[in-house]
Amino acid sequence: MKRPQTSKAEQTRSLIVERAAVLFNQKGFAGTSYKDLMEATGVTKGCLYGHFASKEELAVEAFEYAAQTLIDRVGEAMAPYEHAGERLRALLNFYRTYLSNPVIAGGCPLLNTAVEADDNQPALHDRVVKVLNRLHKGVFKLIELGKAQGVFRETVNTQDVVTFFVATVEGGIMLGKAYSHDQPLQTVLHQLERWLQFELGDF
Amino acid sequence: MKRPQTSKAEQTRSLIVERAAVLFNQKGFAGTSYKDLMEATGVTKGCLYGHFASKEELAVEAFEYAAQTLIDRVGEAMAPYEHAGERLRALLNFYRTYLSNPVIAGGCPLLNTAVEADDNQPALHDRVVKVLNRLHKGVFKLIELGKAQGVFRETVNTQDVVTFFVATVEGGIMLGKAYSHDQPLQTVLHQLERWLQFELGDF
DNA sequence: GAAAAAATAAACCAATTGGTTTATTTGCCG
DNA sequence: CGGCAAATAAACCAATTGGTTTATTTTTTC
Repeated sequence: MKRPQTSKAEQTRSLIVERAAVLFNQKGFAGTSYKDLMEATGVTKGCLYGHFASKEELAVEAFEYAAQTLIDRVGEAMAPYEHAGERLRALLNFYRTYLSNPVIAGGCPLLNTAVEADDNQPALHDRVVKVLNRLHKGVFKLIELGKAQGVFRETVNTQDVVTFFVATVEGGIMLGKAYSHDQPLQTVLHQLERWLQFELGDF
Repeated sequence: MKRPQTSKAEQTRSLIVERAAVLFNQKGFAGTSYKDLMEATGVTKGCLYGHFASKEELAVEAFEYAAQTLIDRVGEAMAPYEHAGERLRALLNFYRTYLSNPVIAGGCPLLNTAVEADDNQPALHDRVVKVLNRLHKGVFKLIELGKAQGVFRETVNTQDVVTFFVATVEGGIMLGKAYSHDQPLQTVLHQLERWLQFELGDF
């Protein structure tokens, strides 16, 4: 009996993943229990186990959902522009509103999951590295595009620029969350923009 | 009956704190159980509770020990120098060996604790902010010293430089740990040094 | 409307959680 | 050496942990 691609089961599954993503992002993997998950999803334990074989499996899916959402949002922010300079500015602006308008409540899922998983959950850590690579490649393409368009200096090392960019943004988010205040992240992004102009030339 | 300031009890207490600091730094607060703590310290639960009223109380002391050790090490790295430029270079060099020679196994306690505590453990979060402030003030004084010595440009905003510095270093550590590789952190520190020279002038 | 699928409720599991208490032993230190 | 502080061992606690199973009910969907 063929079931439509968006059956009730898949809707429920999606709802679980979405709610779980928030929980794991806020409380971490070790800090989230099935009790929490049942409360947040409004679904029974049996249903949770019907869809996911373990907490880890659910956490992995939740992280991938969160990461994909983040990447989608970044893409949407840059989509209106073709000029690499404008795209880069759109990317910086995206992060300017990150704390007040987070993709997933609880801060950056990449940062949060990276920090908790690296010593403890190999499966999650593995996914973090993959997503980090995707993000890196995305920014890499942007810088290369700018070089091709003649808006960015061609002599800069793209790898280095991308690594510095990602590190700085994540560090800024961490400071902003720690201080429960927008300013550190704004400062970091402003200085990052100045550094980018220094490195890439005015864009 | 007067007991020496370094009695057996205090030695045990110190040992517990030191071992606990590593555990909490690697596994996080939620991920560390009394079982783990007993195994790592070689001490019984009764002894643990004899010294600390709760896991939270122990975690707070362990974090403060880790943070103090970090601050001490940074201080030691800079101590041989009086020239602000040299002190800044020593600070950068300190972080260049951070991943292979961590102050506490498991990465940066500031980063790790900040990320886990901000939504979950108010007591820990509170300490994180205080330590972040201490670190900030320390770097702040260094920049101001450089200005007074005439080695750093006087027009730069010290606050901004410090915020950017801390964010970038923490972001670099996060990337390095995530990739289980030294290179991202090296790249980040190298680019940070270039940015500092651009901002502060050659030092 | 009926079959199939999805979800629930609930009992069950052994292990572990953070935390407490007490009697006993160890060993430090004056 | 003797007294006291420190640490142990172990029993105990109720609650929760992640995980499983089964019978039952509710929903879909054809």
